[in-house]
Amino acid sequence: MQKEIQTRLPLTEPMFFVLAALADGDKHGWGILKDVEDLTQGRVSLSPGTLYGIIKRLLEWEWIAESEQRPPQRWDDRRRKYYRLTDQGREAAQAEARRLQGAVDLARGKHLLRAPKGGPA
Amino acid sequence: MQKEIQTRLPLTEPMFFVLAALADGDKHGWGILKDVEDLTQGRVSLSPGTLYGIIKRLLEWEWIAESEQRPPQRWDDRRRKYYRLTDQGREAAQAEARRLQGAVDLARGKHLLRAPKGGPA
DNA sequence: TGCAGATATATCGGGTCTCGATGTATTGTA
DNA sequence: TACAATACATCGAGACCCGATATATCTGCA
Repeated sequence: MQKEIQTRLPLTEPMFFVLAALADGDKHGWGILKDVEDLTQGRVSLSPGTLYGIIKRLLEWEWIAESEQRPPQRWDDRRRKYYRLTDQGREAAQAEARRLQGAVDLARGKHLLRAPKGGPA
Repeated sequence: MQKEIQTRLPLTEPMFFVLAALADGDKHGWGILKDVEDLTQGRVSLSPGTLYGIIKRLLEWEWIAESEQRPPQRWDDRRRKYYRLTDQGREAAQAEARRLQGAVDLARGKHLLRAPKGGPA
């Protein structure tokens, strides 16, 4: 199920946010959902169908993998499944981020967006 | 067919590029296609099915309108249909650009992207 | 003039993805 | 023990991209 990352781009918004949520640490499905909501101040709210569909696909693509690490029993919940970003997955997220940056630059060139805080070079 | 812009976001990549292509002047369908290719150094190449599907939808949403202005007869081609961005359409493109900017900022926070040229404030 | 290839618009069907609805099991709490 | 929240999972409807295909018009060239 491995394929060139480029052939999977552009990613959909939910897909990108799931990868971004996993970029700073392993999380379980429901935790990803909450993280994306927090990250976007509630603007992006994944429905369960979207979330678990994405997880399934990301596992097939080997962009994420099930994590064997679990929190101490006291705080664990056996229903949970934890996931971690693979190297492939991180590369994909970075590639998508660069693509998004390109689109933003283009928007600036077309005066659809104000100049960045730093000001013109 | 009018709806809140927010309910149409996020836009797909082809849709966004079509709006961006029209942001600096009226163009006809085929011209939009070529412009998007140039704009993206050939990375994004719309298929006809995508292009005309998008134009149809954008007309329904009133984000673009058929332009009555045509080039002088000498350079005209009666097959062509010219389009212009409506105020609604420009607002939508700007809103999408801001959304993209937000995703880029998020990616930076997760260290998926290097800091901008201007450097940290 | 006649022909070939490029330009230009349009539609169709297959495949992918989001999303809400629905279902089920487990955990925490009153 | 009830009840709500948490957590995972699947299904079908609808939206959209894309390649294939069709048709018409324009341009360059022999």
